[in-house]
Amino acid sequence: MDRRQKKTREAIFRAFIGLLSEKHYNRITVGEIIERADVGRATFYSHFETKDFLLKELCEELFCHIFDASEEGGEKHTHIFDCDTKGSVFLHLLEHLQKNDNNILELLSCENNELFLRYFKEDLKELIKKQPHLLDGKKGEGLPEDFLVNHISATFVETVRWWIAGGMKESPETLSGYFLKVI
Amino acid sequence: MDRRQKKTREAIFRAFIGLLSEKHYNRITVGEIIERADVGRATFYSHFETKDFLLKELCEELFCHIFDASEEGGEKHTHIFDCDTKGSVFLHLLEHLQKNDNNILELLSCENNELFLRYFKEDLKELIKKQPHLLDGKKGEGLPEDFLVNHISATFVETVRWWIAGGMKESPETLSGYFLKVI
DNA sequence: TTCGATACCGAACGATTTGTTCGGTATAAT
DNA sequence: ATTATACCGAACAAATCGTTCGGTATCGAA
Repeated sequence: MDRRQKKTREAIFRAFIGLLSEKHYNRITVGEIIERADVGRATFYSHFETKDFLLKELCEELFCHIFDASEEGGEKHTHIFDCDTKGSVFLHLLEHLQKNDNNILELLSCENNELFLRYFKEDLKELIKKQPHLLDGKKGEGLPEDFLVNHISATFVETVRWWIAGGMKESPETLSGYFLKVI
Repeated sequence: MDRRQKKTREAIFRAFIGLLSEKHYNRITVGEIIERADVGRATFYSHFETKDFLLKELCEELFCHIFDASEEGGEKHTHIFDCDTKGSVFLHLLEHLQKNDNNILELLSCENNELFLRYFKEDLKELIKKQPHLLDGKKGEGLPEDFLVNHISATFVETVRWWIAGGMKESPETLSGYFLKVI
């Protein structure tokens, strides 16, 4: 990708993230974004069709990074999908969150967290679907599989939301424990 | 309240609900609302400071009605808080939803359901807090109470969301069963 | 280094939407 | 019947949106 495009794109993302942590999404204007990003109006619209698409692409970039973070630099730890213990996948995610990769915490804890948690949940669902053994404990109780997938991912998201709202006082291990207990 | 005020207020609510079921909240303009409600612009703003406040008041009215529905007409069934069996409170709520009081289903299943489910969850939390025995099963496991309250209300909301998204094929009894199993 | 391609700037534009104002009319409560 | 007030409707400035266009700067490839 052209170096100029990359710079512009990142400047817009940075500006947008900053604004999102300050005010509500609905009240953020394109004018504010381009001013803070120091980018021409036409340039913005050549990158993103609309503010909603900007948000969408930002989410994709952020969560794709979180969920794939383990893939790169293979020696640090095994890939997230290789974790075989039931809870370790989630513990892994929590640790990533705590490290605050890409300042994602700022977004998950700000006024606009609903926006991101929605995307987060969708990615989580995919993750859980790929790990059918996670549902083992609950199967055989007559619960539909998609109900369970939805329930587990929603519960994890809510656990994270609760964690962040409370100032993240608990360790990832403790929180993972809470999560597994209610699952 | 002045008869005129009441009419206007309800006309605005009706128009707003109709629009909410057709398009996304962010894309609804005050102009559309007052046109459909057949109400003057100044009139709208004398009733609601802003579109966001309109939404807020609508939610309060809807859920207040749902949560209090059992209170009126005492002979039909006992008050919701008097239900002593653990699940019956939720079964009760589900039945109310299925009866589609106030066309609330239209709103919970439309594109804007996030908006309403958020409010719904807040009211649910209050309900659950007032029924400490609901948490009995999970207590003593070292889980913080507010974590549990959040978890249970979130799970119920997600159960309802899943139900509606799937076309509400299950009976309230079945769904209540699902809910209780994962709790 | 050169050169064509393209990303950016920046100003301007019409079109929408917002929230407010104001004088006049209709309807309510007493 | 009278007073209060809710409503109308038109108009308003301000903000925002998404697009256009000619000129400039930067890029990548030859």
